[in-house]
Amino acid sequence: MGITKSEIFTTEQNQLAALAKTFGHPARLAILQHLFSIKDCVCGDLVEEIGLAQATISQHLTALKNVGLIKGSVAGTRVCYCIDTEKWTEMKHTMSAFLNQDVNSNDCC
Amino acid sequence: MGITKSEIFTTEQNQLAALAKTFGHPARLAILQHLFSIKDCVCGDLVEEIGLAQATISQHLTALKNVGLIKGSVAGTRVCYCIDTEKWTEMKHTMSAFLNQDVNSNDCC
DNA sequence: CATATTAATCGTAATATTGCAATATAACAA
DNA sequence: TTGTTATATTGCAATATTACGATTAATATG
Repeated sequence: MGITKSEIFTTEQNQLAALAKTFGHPARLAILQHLFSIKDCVCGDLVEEIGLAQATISQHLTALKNVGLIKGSVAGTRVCYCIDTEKWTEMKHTMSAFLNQDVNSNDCC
Repeated sequence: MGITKSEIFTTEQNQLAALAKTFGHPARLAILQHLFSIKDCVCGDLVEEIGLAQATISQHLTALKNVGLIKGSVAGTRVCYCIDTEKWTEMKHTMSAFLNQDVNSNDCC
């Protein structure tokens, strides 16, 4: 079918899945890494940096914006993007909680 | 097109994306959480537990196996699954390295 | 004003994912 | 052997994702 049965899962599961899904594409990882590596925010040169078409980069940026990891501000004809550090920290806690749930390691197989 | 241009990204980016993608579905998160919550390994009752068809659960289990997060062992007619704790720890380090890269927080927009 | 620049959106094609019914496979039980 | 149970695989339909060219909208600049 191609459609996830979200209604049978918890809100937490659906939200975490949506977050992880956003990380599930190398272009979006590359964008985030670039935003971290430079000291300033990025205004426009992501297309040359990553190597995908402008429309494609724009789509990936929208995906990142939708989960709140980045924010953009208009600066003339350009738009500047940077990590939303508050959301990033929040997200890091959510992810860590999931990754560190292995209190009872049950390596039995 | 629907096909990711993996060749323009690094191996690290592609691998991390593949890992994140696996977490990008609530059913797979639910399976992992269930494997953590019980002390023993799961033999079969995942279908009732999650609420998807047997064929669908089997597919999700295969996806989790493919990235190495879980392992299964045959026990008669049944197959028992559990977290591969070694791989899980390894994965946790990879994810953490990515999540904690915010040394220079550049919240400038 | 006209034109250039930048980024978002639209439309579309190719491929991937999700989900399930049906079937296959494998191990056990009688 | 026959039947039962548990899981994997196959085939398919519906939907999602990725990517890009073309267009649009907004702001600069001449």
